[in-house]
Order: sequence, then C-alpha cells, then structure tokens
Amino acid sequence: MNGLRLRSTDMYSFTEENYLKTIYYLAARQEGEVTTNSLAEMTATKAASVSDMLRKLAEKQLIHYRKYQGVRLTEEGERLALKVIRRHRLWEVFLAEKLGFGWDEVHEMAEELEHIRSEELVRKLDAFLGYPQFDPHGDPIPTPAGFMPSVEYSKLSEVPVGTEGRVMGVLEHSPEFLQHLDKTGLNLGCRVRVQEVNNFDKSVVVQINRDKTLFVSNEVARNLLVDSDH
Amino acid sequence: MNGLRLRSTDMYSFTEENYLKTIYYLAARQEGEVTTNSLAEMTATKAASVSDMLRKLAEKQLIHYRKYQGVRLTEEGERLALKVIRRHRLWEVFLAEKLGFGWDEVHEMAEELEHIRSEELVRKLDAFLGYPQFDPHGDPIPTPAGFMPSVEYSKLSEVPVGTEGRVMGVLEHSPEFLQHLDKTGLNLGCRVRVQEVNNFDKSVVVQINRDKTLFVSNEVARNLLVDSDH
DNA sequence: AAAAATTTTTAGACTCGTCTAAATTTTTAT
DNA sequence: ATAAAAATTTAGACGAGTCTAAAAATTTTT
Ligand SMILES: [Mn+2]
Ligand SMILES: [Mn+2]
Ligand SMILES: [Mn+2]
Ligand SMILES: [Mn+2]
Repeated sequence: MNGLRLRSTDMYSFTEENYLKTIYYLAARQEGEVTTNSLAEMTATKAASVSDMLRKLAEKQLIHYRKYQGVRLTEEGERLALKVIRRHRLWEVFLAEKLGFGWDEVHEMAEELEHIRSEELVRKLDAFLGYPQFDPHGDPIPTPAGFMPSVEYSKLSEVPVGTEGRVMGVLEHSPEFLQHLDKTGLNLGCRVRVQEVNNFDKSVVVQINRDKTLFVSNEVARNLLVDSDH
Repeated sequence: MNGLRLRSTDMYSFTEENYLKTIYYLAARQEGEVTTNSLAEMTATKAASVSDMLRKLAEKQLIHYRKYQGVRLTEEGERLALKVIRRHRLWEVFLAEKLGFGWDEVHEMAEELEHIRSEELVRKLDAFLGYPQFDPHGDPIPTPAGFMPSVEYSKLSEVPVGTEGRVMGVLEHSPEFLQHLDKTGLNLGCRVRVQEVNNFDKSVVVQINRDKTLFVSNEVARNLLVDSDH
C-alpha cells in the first residue's frame, strides 16, 4: 500500500512517467540530446537526482544514455511518453469541456490524472469526448497508436504584416499568460490580422475578429501560434 | 518529483488516505476499536507496517491510538476519510454513468481517482453528475460537508417471506459477485418479492419485477440490500 | 595546450512505506 | 493462576526517490 504497487511489466511509477514526458518535451524543443541540467530544472530537482534516475531509465531501456553526453528516448520510451501526454491532454479536454474549467486551470489537475493507469479508461474517455484532436491549449493529442500529429503553425511574432489567420495554440502554458490572453480577448480560434509590426520592440498591432484592434507585446506574440495557411 | 509532493497542511499521502478510509470502513462494520491485524489484512500489508503507520497517524492527530488497544478515527480523521470516500464514489458514478463502465469495473479505477486532490474538481464533478446521492453499488455519497447519509436497508436473507421491495445495494463489491448478479438479472433497482425461504440452506426464492422467479443462494441473499419500507 | 569554469556523476545520507524476525503484551485455554 | 496461543509492537533492513558535498569529466577561455 505505497503510492502505487507496480504489478506487471509495462507499469512505471509516476516519477518515471514524468521523466519520460519531460525528456520528450525537451527533445522536441532543441536539437540534440537532452541534458541532465535541463531535466533538473524542468522537474524541479537536482542534477544529482536526475543522474540517478537516468541510470535507472537506461537500465530499463527507456532511454539511450551515455554518461556526460545527455539522453534520448528509445522507441519504447517515446511510446510511453506519448501515452502519458495523450492521457494528459485528454483529461485537459475533459476538465475544460465537460467540467467547465478554464484553460488556465486544467494543467495542474491533468498532471495528476495523466498517471491513472487504465487503457480502457483512456479509450472510453476519448470516445466520451468525441475523439478530440486538440487539447484546450491547441496542442495535438497523440493517437491511440502512439503517433504525435504534427502541426505547423507560425508564431504571431514571425508572421508578415497583412497576414490574416486564427489563433491556434500557445507556446507558454502558465496560468498567468493564459489569463492575460483571456483578459485581452485573444482566445483560441479567434481571427487575427496583423496590421503593423513596431520595429524597435517587435510588438504587433492586430485586428481581432475583424473588429477591434489590439496592441500585442512581442513577449505575447512569440507565444501565440497562428495558422499560416494564407 | 516523487509520487507526490505534499505542499500544505491538510495534504496527505495516498497511503495515509487509504489507511484512513480503511479504518472508517472497518469501524463501520464492527463495534469497538479497529485492530492492527484487520487493517493489515484489509490493506494487504503486514501487521508490523500497520503499527508503524498507526504511530504516524496518531502523531498527526488523525486517529486515537493506545498501543495494543486498537484505533478509532478522530474527528479530523473521519472528516478526511469521508472526503476520500466521497471522491471515490463520485468517480464511480462518473465511470459508470458517463463512460459506460459496468458496476463491476469501476471500483479499481476509483481507487486511483479518489486521490486526485482538488476541492474544485470534486465540486465540479459533483455538479456535472447532477449531485448523485448514491454510487453504482447503492452506497450513499458523503455530503460536501462531510456527513455520511444513513440508509437502513435489510439484507435479502433477513427479510420475511412475502416481503416486496427493491434491490437497493450490495454488501459485497467483488467483480465476481457483481457479474453474477448481472448474469442472474438482479440489478440495482429491480423489484423483488420473497416467495419462499428454504430452511435447511437459507436460500430464498424471489420473484423479480413481478415476472420470473429466481433461486437465490443465502451467500448471495445476505449480500443484497433491499428497502424494507413495506 | 593549459587553466578555469561548467556540467555531470558519485558518495553518503535522509524520508516514506514496506518487510522479516524477535520481543512484548494481551487473550485464551488448561 | 499459569501456561500456551495470538496479537501487537519494536528492531533492523531495504528500495524508491530525493538531497548536499565532493570528485570527475567536459567545455570554454586564455
Ligand atoms: Mn498541460
Ligand atoms: Mn495542454
Ligand atoms: Mn468502490
Ligand atoms: Mn462503490
């Protein structure tokens, strides 16, 4: 009766699942191997603890690990990471769509729910939600088969003047950022048209939903994804 | 990044929550104090481990504990136990009503979901489910204020011949038992009329939904609750 | 190509929850 | 009222996951 009893193979601890997920995210956002320090920062632990865990994950063949050289997920490791991310994002959809939580509130709860281990539960949840493609932040939901759908959106900060599109996602997920977007009316799916880019601070002026104009700082603009399909 | 980081007061580990819940259940079904051995059996651990944990729970003022004399929940301990039970039963309703799981499948998943700690989540889930009074097994759901609604049903095995009533709950929760009920058609809410009690083996003959008759072993009958309101 | 700075790993220790084996207390049987 | 049996607690150990401090490897600077 500790936190969890790991019965079969293919059962990993919360901690292991969190490391795998974190390695996946870090690998996705830089080239090359994921470093011990970046993992320590991301998981709010110390490098020494990360080293220990990396050794264990390597023993379990979930990562490729050469001492001092950083890590990379094995196929099995990636499969597992995507499973966790799938669960996380499905629960976020549930919390937002069904329970009415704001997109700024769902992440923390999903951090716990993502570790509930029942294949059948995930399948049924997926069906109940109507097989959503994206979570409340616009992030794609990995398929049951363990494939991460690719999306190619552009940062609002990098799109040429005159571009019109929709807000499709965010790169920053902090409640503060999301609440700021709520306050300024930059919701997911809203139509934006870049009217002007200020050269000295890279802030942009956009028109929202063909209605009012809005000044958007570069800080915000570079964390907003818009579809670049025209 | 271990199983869970316990931030504030009023945050307890999965293990602690499980012990409290178990003490509550054991206290409810016998008179007097709950014994170390019964807890060890119920939690599938050893008596030595239980002793350790009881010392810790007593330090945290969650139980009254006199060595060798068994334990009893404090008010705070009971408040917490009821909170866990409330979460468990609400999740069971969700799994059965919304996701379509059978009543024989929901318990195990609820054992994990009951530890998700967010007051707001429980409130919203409760509302989403329409403030259910009972879980899929007919067990009452503790109120948000921490009160366990009392129900007084009778075991089918103890009701006089001629009694007519409805199946309102079960005392045994194993998947095997519940599947057996499914197979024989003894669902929750079905109308039963006791037609005969066989004296030598205490089995009963009941009429279901004013339709077909059914032979029910005493083993089954004493785990079935019927409303005794006439 | 050294030296200095940085990153990573190792060593040793701690908490939580568990275990087995042994000691102690309580209960039951004689 | 003792002795035997059963229940409970203590002692000592272990694995998971974490920490700090120190050692080792790598990278950067000079
Ligand atoms: Mn999230
Ligand atoms: Mn998300
Ligand atoms: Mn249950
Ligand atoms: Mn139940």
